[in-house]
Amino acid sequence: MDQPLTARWKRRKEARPQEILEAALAVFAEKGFAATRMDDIAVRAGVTKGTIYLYFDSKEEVFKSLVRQTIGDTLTQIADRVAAYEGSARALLITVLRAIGTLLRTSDRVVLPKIVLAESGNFPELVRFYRFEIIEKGLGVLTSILARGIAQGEFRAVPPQHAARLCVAPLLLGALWRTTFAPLDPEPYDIEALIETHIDVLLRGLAKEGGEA
Amino acid sequence: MDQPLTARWKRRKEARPQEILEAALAVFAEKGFAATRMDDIAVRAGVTKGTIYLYFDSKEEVFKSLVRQTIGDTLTQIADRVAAYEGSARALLITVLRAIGTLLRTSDRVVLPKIVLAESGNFPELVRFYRFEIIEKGLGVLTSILARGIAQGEFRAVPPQHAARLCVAPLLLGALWRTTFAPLDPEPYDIEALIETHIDVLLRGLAKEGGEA
Amino acid sequence: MDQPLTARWKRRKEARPQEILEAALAVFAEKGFAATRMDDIAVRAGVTKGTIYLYFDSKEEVFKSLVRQTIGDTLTQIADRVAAYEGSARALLITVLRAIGTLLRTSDRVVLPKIVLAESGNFPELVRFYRFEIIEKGLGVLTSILARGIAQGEFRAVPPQHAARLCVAPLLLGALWRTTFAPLDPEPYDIEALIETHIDVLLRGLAKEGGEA
Amino acid sequence: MDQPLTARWKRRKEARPQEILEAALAVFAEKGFAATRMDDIAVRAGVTKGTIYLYFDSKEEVFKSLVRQTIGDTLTQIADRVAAYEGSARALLITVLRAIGTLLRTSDRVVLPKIVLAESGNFPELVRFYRFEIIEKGLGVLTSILARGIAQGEFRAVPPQHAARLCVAPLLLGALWRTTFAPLDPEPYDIEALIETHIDVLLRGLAKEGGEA
DNA sequence: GATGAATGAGCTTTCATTCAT
DNA sequence: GATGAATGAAAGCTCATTCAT
Repeated sequence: MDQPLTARWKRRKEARPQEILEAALAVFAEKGFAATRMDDIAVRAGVTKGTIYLYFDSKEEVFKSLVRQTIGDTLTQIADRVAAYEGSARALLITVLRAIGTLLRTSDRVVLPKIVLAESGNFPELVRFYRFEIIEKGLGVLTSILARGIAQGEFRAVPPQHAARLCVAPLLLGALWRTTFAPLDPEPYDIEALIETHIDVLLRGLAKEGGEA
Repeated sequence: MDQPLTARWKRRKEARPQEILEAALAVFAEKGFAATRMDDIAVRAGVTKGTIYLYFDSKEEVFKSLVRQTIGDTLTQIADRVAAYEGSARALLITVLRAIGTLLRTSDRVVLPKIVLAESGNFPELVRFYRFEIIEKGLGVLTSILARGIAQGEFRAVPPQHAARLCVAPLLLGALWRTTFAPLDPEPYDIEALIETHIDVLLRGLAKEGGEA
Repeated sequence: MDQPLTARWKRRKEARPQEILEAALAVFAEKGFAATRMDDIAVRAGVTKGTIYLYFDSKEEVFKSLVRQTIGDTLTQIADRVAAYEGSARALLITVLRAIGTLLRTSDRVVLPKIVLAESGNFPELVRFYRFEIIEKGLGVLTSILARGIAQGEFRAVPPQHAARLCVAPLLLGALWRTTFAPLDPEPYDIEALIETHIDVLLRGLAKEGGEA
Repeated sequence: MDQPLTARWKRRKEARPQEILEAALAVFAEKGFAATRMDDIAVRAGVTKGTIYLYFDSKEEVFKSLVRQTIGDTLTQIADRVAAYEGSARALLITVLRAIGTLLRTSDRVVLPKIVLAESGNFPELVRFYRFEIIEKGLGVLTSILARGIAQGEFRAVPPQHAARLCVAPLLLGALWRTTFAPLDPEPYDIEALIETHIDVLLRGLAKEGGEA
């Protein structure tokens, strides 16, 4: 009967960092990095300020942990699926865009890139991380799909490095919209429809003459 | 003490607020809102901290002035030109996208929306302003072009409120790229080419069957 | 869980306070009182912070224990030997100064008075202890030797309470030098030679005309 | 009539750092470095915490300024006088020791070395400064006097680097006594008499056979 | 109008101490 | 007896803001 007690404690200790990160995410999302006080995070996590410093060296480190943990996984999964995929580039592109779209519509995490963007002047290191880990990888996946589609004669010969950005741009806009303007909209803006329209227009725009007919 | 001093003061007096705003823009762009100190702005403007408070009530007010003054004019100009335009929606859309594109590639002002996004939680009022003054107006212009194109049989019947966002999304991405990641790129990323590719793909995607051929 | 653990615990139990004090001495010597963290002591003693509080009420109490235990014994021994001594005051003084000198050159303990001096404002009680237990006793020993020497016609009639301080001053200086400046010296300063010079000059200075010849 | 106002203000601005240093000296003397709070200094100086940071970068910098400003001057003056002196080494040595002695008996500044000693672990830089600027210079002066005396046949051939330390050791002890134990003494300890006894004993100890007679 | 010395609230961070396990 | 997670009271430092000059 004493096992459970120890177990609960241990579980708590291991759960703490995650609890803190979750609280931090919520507060960062609401106030941005600079305006967030360690006290805010602590209260939300149900601990005191000091406890945060048991697990993280500084406010900046809390933020970095949040960013690092958040995005890499999903992206890697998508990259793997893409690499394994056999079939039309068109169908694959649709699948990937919808997957990312769903993520953007549902995850709380999408506020983080916003903060990185905004306070980029204060986090050069984090900007590098984003640029070369997240974005490079993401654009790489899309570029490879596009290149495959061009090679297979499905797509027109558009420059892939630009086209890849065209693929994500509306998704990014959707994410920014949701996290910034959505609460103000008199009636909720339908991001899913935005993405479907994007897919429709984009694929037509990429298609070889008569390819989509 | 003597006349000349007073005269010089007077001459400067009217220019002061604008000088301060320009200095503030530079510093905000570099550091974000929270990390910008009034002292930074003052030094850059060649005045002392106290002087700023002669013209602005607070740091927040400096920022708001900057935002308010910045974008409205250009947008109104574009809206006017669009309203007066007669000719193909296609050509008009190209013109408008290139105009905005040029702006994004050259203006210092584009950092401001980034900051507004980032600190939206701290500036709800400013977010409203952006949402209903700037974005509403901008999307309105694009929506009207698209609607005209659809009505004239140039474009397919895509939902204009979504398509309008598709038009600006790559421009937004370009702006964010320039202000955030450009310094890190080993070779400069060609935003102009991005915009031209965007125009190419977008117009094909919008075009009625055989319309662009 | 099993017997051996308990046994080991018990064995350690009595040694713990001393282990902690030894660790504390090392850290206090290195960092001074205020800059020493309980964690530092704990780590060095191979226990956890909490354990220290099983044996000592506070950081201050750890320090006090250290001081109290440290010097009294040696001094008492010296005092006893002096009281029992029969022979020339001159030879006795040399013996005592060399004994203290050796102590200062070898013991880690000499940092403690330094800390007491430094933080005297924060430890009035400890200053009293030093003043009336350690110093009083030490000066008493020296004063008695000097008085005996004067009475026996070995020394000139110098005021003993001042001369006693003259006897220890160079030893004190040697201790401070070792614990403060020694690491910076390009070549090690020879404290033993200092003490021998001191003995030489001092005894000549004290000697009755023609006494030392 | 407006001149005085400006003048008073300006004088105030120029006086501030000195006022702060004086307050800091008092508090450091009372509590040591680590236990001194910036607030303590501020209150004593009649300003607020923030004001201190207008003139000094950090608490450490306040302390360093205090040390730097304090001792160098006096020492340089003494060194100059010694270099210019012509006459017996014996008389010169007496003059110098009395000069330093007077300083130690009257100046508030003598607590500073105590603090440097005590917190040497935390101020390696300051220890270097003391070691190579103050002590080196001080010992240099004394060594040169002693060497001159030996060359002129006034003093015995004692090793000057050790003998120089013997000259200052009782002065140092006097300073430590005054700043640490004096308040506890039932009747005030007569430091002047200590110094005179020191001069007496020392010079006899150094004197060539029959030299002092 | 302009200055800049002064303010003081508020922040991040540290660490002696406690106590459930 | 021992642990170590958690606490919370400071403390150093920053900076938007004020106001006497």
